Amino acid sequence: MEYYKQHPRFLVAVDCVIFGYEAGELKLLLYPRAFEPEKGKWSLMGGFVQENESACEAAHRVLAETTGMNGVFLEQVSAFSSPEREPSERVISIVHFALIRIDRFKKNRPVTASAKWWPVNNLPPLIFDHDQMADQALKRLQQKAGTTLAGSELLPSKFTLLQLRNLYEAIYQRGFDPGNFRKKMLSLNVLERLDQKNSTDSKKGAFYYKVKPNKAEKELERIVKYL
Amino acid sequence: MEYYKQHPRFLVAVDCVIFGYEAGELKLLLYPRAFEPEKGKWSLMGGFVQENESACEAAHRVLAETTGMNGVFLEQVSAFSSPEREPSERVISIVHFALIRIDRFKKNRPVTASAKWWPVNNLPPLIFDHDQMADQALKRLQQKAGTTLAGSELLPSKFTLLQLRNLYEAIYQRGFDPGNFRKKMLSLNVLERLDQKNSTDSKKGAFYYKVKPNKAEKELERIVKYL
DNA sequence: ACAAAAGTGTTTTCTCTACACCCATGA
DNA sequence: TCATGGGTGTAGAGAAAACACTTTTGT
Repeated sequence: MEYYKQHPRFLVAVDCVIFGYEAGELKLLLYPRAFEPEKGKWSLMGGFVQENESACEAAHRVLAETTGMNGVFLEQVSAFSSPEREPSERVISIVHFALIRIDRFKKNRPVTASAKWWPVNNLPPLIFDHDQMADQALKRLQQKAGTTLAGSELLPSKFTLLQLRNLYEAIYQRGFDPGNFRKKMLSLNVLERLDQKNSTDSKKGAFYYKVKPNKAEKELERIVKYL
Repeated sequence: MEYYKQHPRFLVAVDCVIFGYEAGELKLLLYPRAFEPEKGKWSLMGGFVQENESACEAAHRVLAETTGMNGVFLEQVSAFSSPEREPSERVISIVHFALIRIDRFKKNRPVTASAKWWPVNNLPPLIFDHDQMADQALKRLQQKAGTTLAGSELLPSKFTLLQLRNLYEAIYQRGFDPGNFRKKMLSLNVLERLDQKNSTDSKKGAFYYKVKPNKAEKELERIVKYL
């Protein structure tokens, strides 16, 4: 196909917006840029797509390399392709967002020795267009959490309704009525109550719940009114 | 930056899922593939991203080249990047969807001499992964039309509520109650009634409406319950 | 005793839906 | 006159929101 030959070829990257939840806050994993340009600013985890892999596979590889985690929840957000988005050389980046459990995150990797979790509502200056990437990813997460229990990817396998509500409040940056939230969530019929109770977060103790098998990815009617 | 040098470079394409509305049906503009492989199947309008343009700009250029139209509504859907998605050579494609008014579409262009509008619910076999692209684009259009009057991009500048309802029925492939649809649309406060009436579609005659200035792109509460 | 979260119930408001009904008019 | 779409009104179902209230237990 001579046809193809005449067209330019580009470096294609993946950038990962990695969400985690800790201490009642929704956080983002960033690492500091150690060299110019933009030295001192912070950056999303990224890497270049290779010959034998799709963007999705590349994102999983980057996740594995930088967090030590496999099988992470991952979804494509959008491609960023402005010719000037990186000053040194043109790179087209396909942005993904990932949800991980911070408690499972392995800190002792060389790549992430200097990485840091930042609260989404208080991010440091980011390089290039990474701030737009983070914005778009958060909107996608809000959309996702509005129709699935995507949030449960961010919590331990057993969690209380208080923890789940706090997570949703962190994702949507707003409060939810405790009673109404509980009733809504339970009415969706995707949570299973365990016999175990949590006694650390309250005096009375709250039952633990887990997501029912095969319900984690299920599209629900609507959990949160978004927009 | 020596760092960049070692990574592979890829052909990057844009493919456009071009929606139009005609004779009460939502349609897609396709053109027949004249050579192997996949000769005889139909294809989305596409082209390669050039050095000096973003994917969005490339899509606008493809739109202009193939339909003769500028300033078309265009939105990115997703990047398709599987290494095997095109058999002859690896191409990463960034899919966009476009909304155009078929009445403004110029047929007499060499590129589109053989192009054809196909009803979305009765598409011919498409090349490669173009059927998945079309599927995803339709879902995005449904989402878009659920929170904005995106649909109005597909209609003439003045339209009746019957025409608008028929369009929404075509987009969502379902019926809407005439009375309820009217009330819902009018309650959104984005339509302006004109003094003019349409007398061709009904005996009584129906008022024309237009989208109020600055309201076309506005995010609305929710027009259609999607999902 | 008190605070703080767990958990349940009630009331009010709002939206969606179905459907009845009259109007205007061309065939 | 009859069929067809234009346009308005209303009753009922169901969901969301606001909020009262009771339970439990560590401090």
